Amino acid sequence: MGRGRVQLKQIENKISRQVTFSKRRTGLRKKANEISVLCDAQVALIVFNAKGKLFEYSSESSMENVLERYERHAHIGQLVGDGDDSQGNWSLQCFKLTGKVEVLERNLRNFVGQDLDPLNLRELQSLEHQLDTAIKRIRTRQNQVMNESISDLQKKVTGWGRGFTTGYWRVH
Amino acid sequence: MGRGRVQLKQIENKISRQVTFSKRRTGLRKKANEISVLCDAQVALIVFNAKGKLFEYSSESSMENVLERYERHAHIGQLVGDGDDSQGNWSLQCFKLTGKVEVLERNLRNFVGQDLDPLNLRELQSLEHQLDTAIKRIRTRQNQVMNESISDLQKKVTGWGRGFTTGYWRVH
DNA sequence: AACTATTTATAAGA
DNA sequence: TTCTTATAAATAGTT
Repeated sequence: MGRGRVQLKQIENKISRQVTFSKRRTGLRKKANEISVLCDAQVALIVFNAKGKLFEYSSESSMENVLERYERHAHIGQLVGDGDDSQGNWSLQCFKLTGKVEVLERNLRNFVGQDLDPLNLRELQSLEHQLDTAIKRIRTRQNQVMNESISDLQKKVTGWGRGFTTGYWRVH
Repeated sequence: MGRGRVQLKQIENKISRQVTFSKRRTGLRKKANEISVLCDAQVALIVFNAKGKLFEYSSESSMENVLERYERHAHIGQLVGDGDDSQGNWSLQCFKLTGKVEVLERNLRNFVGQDLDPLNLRELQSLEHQLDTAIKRIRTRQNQVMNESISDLQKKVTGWGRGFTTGYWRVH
């Protein structure tokens, strides 16, 4: 649909790929919306771009509802092949683990304030809140550790020494 | 796209509605596949017709993976292990990956202020410093996002607001 | 399920 | 990024 046919394979040029992604994402979302309205269908559409940015569409009843319905509806017989030592199972494990590592690494980056672009405002606020809580816990623990080491020092010293507590004591 | 325009509202005639559903479902699926291949995107598409029959499409990596990725997207806490047992004969790679996951999960727990006991004072202070920096970045990003959404709203008011009152489209 | 007249989507260019 | 336009593709109505 345009000035030239297009092969069904990854677009080489990065820029065109991004442009095409943006255009087609709009088109796809439009068509998803159309079928849901015209034909009284319930639709959920999830798209991750190559960088992991999420785009989603769902017909009125919300993404959560559609996904719940999907979970309920779909999977009854999915656990094929239990041969633990088989090649297939091994690579599946690896695949899962790799995905898990990917997710963990992304989360970790978020926790040090990197790669925040894909997060929406709600997610950013949630993250901030978690970090706030974490910092409070860490400071509490710091105080504990310092108390303990002070106690230890005091035991080693005869009498209740002067000066050990100054400059080393934070309370938040 | 056809011999006559079509209003964006439910098709009255039941037969035409079914026919249109069938045709458009094929088209939607095709386009979902195209964007995933052309633009290296990961796509999940779920469609229920009016009678509750399910149709689904997902790009290579399986529906389960896309949905998992979706669920975990930015949901930071809950990293309950999936199936990490059966220590039998995993390959070296799996072994390494498991180790990596363990380390990442421990780090992540520290970043939310849990399992701090093994850390010494220096490590706690370093952690605190990282979190402080992270929070600053996150707040900066929050401001950016809010500014952007204000700009977007202004654009919509100046001529973008028609046509898609049903369903919604969130960008993360 | 095929056929086409049309509309719609979009690739390339600006 | 956004718009314009030539063309490919999707599909509404028909057979």
